[in-house]
Amino acid sequence: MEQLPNMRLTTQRQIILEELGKVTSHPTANEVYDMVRKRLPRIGLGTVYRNLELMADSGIILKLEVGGTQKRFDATVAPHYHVRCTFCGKVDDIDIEVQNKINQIAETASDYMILGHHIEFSGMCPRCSEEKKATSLH
Amino acid sequence: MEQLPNMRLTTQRQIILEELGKVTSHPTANEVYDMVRKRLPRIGLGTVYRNLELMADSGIILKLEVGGTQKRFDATVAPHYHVRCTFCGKVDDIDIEVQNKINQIAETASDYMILGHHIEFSGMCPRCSEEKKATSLH
DNA sequence: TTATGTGCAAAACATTTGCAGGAGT
DNA sequence: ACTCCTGCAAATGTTTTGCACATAA
Repeated sequence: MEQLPNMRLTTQRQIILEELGKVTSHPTANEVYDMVRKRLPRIGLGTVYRNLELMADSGIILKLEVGGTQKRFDATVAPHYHVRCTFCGKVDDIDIEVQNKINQIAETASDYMILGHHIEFSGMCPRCSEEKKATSLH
Repeated sequence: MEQLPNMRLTTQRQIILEELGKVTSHPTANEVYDMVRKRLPRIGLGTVYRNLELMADSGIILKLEVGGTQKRFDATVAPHYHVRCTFCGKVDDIDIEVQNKINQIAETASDYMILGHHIEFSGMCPRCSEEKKATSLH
């Protein structure tokens, strides 16, 4: 586990990272807590929050501050975009090529020093499309 | 005030909308509450939340679910993008031309029905840049 | 050995909701 | 009048934090 100076390798951290790596969903802190608790029943929710935050800061994982009420976490660090279903809240990856120039364009258009960007698409996931179709049939 | 059927024109709603229209910042519900309370001291925070939500639903205002812990509101409904300062949390508008095709590209790349997108840039605002410069001098 | 991390519980925030009384239409 | 809306306060949901004990290095 890549780590910051003075960051200890604890069982809790290993397992949080392992569990996050197992899924392709983008779990919330509470969902990670549930996953981890199956292997470490006595772990505290605070520990999960603290460590997800720490790992996100050190770049080991990604913290997604997407729409919705909760933050989500992603073991895939490489830049990529997300689609969120407006109806059920599910978040999926989406691989598209966006010109790297977009940060430059933004920097030219503002007085900020642009450090990055995040694009979030919103729409309806296949499952919700099905449900809607089913519902409107009666 | 453009409104949904059965949506009454109350003093509270008028003033919330007026106050939101006065500022170019992107206030949180609590900031709107503070602004409105100067004119309507007995208004409840719940009322502010309820009405901001309602207005956003009816398209009169925009609800920004940007990064950070709180939702923000914007009286400007026309599509535009935002920059958020990573250091102080300030949110500004940014006017750039992004190809409308981006939704089509995303739709092709996923199995979602794409309804919209949101681009949020992150960076350092001029004020924080100044402060950082000042701090690193000693 | 000792600084860092953990579990637990309480606190801090942000937002939503139930309800009795108030106000627009 | 008849809904819909409001203020208030309590409830809910998410995240953070204080502290005594545990543990990696």
